[in-house]
Amino acid sequence: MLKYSRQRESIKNFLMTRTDHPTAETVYENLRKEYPKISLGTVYRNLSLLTEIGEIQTISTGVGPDRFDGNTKPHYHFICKHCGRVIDLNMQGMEHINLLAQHEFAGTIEGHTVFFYGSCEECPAQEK
Amino acid sequence: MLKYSRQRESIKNFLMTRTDHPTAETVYENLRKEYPKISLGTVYRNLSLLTEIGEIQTISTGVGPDRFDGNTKPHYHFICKHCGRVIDLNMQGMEHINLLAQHEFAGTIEGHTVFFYGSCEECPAQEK
DNA sequence: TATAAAATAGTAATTGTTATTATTTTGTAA
DNA sequence: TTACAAAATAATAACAATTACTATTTTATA
Repeated sequence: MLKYSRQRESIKNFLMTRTDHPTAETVYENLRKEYPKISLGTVYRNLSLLTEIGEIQTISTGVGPDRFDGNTKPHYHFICKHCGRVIDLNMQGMEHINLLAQHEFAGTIEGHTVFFYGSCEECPAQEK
Repeated sequence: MLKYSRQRESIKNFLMTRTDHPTAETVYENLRKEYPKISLGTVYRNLSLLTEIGEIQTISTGVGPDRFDGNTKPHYHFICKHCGRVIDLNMQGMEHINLLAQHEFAGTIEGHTVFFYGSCEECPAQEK
């Protein structure tokens, strides 16, 4: 049975004020302003819990630490190869790609994760 | 300047015999049969190096350790939610989704990574 | 207002990976 | 061939991100 916690509520609220997909460490740094004694374990535990109950999204980019997103509406992300920024993309859904994948596959496709890569507006394109 | 190493060649060859996308640990276990004194560091270093020079592919699924793929032809992967297996998908390319992403985006989309999720043939679908 | 379940802070442990270092191997050229 | 510098190695330590443990505190119910 889930019980209320002020820390959890604050973590959720903090994520909803941000669109830059902070790491657990960044959440921790910021929560410390309000809860100087909060522990990193509490942050991680609540980030997992909030993800489980669908109130936030965990973004595992595969490079560096996980990022967290207070926006639970389905949307896709862009990762800048240069600065590492994770940016929301304003684009249509791509449910149709599940059918492409299903076509010659014996198991059951239930969903997908997609990351787009390249250079963000602030970073010079071209140079690797 | 890149110099030959038997260990590196064996790592490459091992990966080419497999279609199940082994982890670094699995590569290590298997290479030890031929090189009982090989170190895990050597395995990691060569997996990175082989990836850099495009002779293998690194697959960061975001869950558990990285996987490695001796097949460098572009293709997509399916990850079973139940058993964690990583399976090659036989499906057409999806370069077109880069254009969808580019449409309202100010930076430059250069590529994408996609993972499909669900239940593989061996695992019962339905139950989470 | 007592109590059990859940959450917490603090800390230790774990996992996956990268860095360091002394030694060995490889490629080139005398 | 032998000499030699660059690269690779094994062994090990260090590191980053995350999870586990535990005694204490907070929350919800009775």
